[in-house]
Amino acid sequence: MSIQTRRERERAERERLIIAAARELVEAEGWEAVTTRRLAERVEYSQPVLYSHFKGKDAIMAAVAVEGFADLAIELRAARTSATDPRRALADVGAAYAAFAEQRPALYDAMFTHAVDLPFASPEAPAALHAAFDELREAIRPLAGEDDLGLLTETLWGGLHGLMTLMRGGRLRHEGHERRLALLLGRFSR
Amino acid sequence: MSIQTRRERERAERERLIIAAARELVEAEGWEAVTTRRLAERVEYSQPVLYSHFKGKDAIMAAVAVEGFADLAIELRAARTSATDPRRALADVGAAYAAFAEQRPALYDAMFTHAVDLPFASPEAPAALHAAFDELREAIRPLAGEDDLGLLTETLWGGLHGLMTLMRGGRLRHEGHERRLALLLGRFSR
DNA sequence: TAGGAGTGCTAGTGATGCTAGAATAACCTC
DNA sequence: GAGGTTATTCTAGCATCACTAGCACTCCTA
Repeated sequence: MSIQTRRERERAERERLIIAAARELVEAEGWEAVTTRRLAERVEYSQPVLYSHFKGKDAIMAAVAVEGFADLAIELRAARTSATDPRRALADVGAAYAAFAEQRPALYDAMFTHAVDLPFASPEAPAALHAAFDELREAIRPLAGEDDLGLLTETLWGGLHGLMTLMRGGRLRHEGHERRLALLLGRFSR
Repeated sequence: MSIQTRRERERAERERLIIAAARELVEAEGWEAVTTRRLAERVEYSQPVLYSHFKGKDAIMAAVAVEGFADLAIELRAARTSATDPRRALADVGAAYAAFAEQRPALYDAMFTHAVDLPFASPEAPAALHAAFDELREAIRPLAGEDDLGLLTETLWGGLHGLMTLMRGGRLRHEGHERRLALLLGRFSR
């Protein structure tokens, strides 16, 4: 029994190591640099070990993405709770979201562009994912009026996500970013 | 001279053939199915021929994307000009944009997610690209008020793009799509 | 008709995600 | 403690990817 638990503990530790290495690698060099070979070398195990922990590369990306959601939730919460006025809170949360996407582009991609095998709009979605979404919802709640809160949150989320991905993909100039953000949030602030 | 022009004509025709084949393939099976081998087989030439026309796979995707922009511009224009009321026109254009993204998901991806080597927010961007953007701008113009028209158009575009990509990536349920769209466009209609 | 320029193909490179089967290490029983 | 079984990890390789070097052929020119 004790040996079994120790093995499980070691396995869990190694799994954390893999995820951490993947995250380091991707944040430093982007997803195209994360190959199973490089990742295996980084954790000092052979490639097949990765597959004993994860179904495939996508699953590793998904695990990294879940960590990203936890981080995002923390940053959004900090932005929301440090503001007093509801409009200011929404503006700060929006800015925090944008900053997250800008400062961790590869992580953001894993969360919102790649890694389709994560359950999203369902109760089975990871808690961190719900937590991040909840922060957006609480930020918009005081300003929702008679609109459906869930749908309104999703719409706001879509707006933020669209602006960030278009900018990141080179479709929008960085110039004007602040003003676009202000325009978007202004439209959700009454 | 005549031989030269005939050769150029044949080259241009073959280039069109490659783009058309790529588009067919991608719309039928998605981008992961578009390999240089399959594409070469489809146009009945060997792989290296592709590289005598395009710098690489990305360039082929870019060419397909440009076709997509032309199509999108046509559909947006049809939606905009067939409505009389400005608010209705905006709603119709938004719906047309969403329908395009939903019905041609792989093409939409090439236009807005992949193919980074296309110039976008610059005068060198392909005419079709400007045309599509112009349609959005003209749709929102009567409702812009005192906001900067260009930035407002970009913000609206971001909202539409975000909703569609989140839904396509499984981040948002299809259920509620219409109402989210209405919420977004409503926020841009005063 | 002979020579030459240009065009397309065969074959191959290095890298990818992933896996089968050998080899090694760890554990339990006597 | 030694021997045998079980579990784990590695070596080596597969199929496929985008892309390219160099030969062979075709077609035009003179």
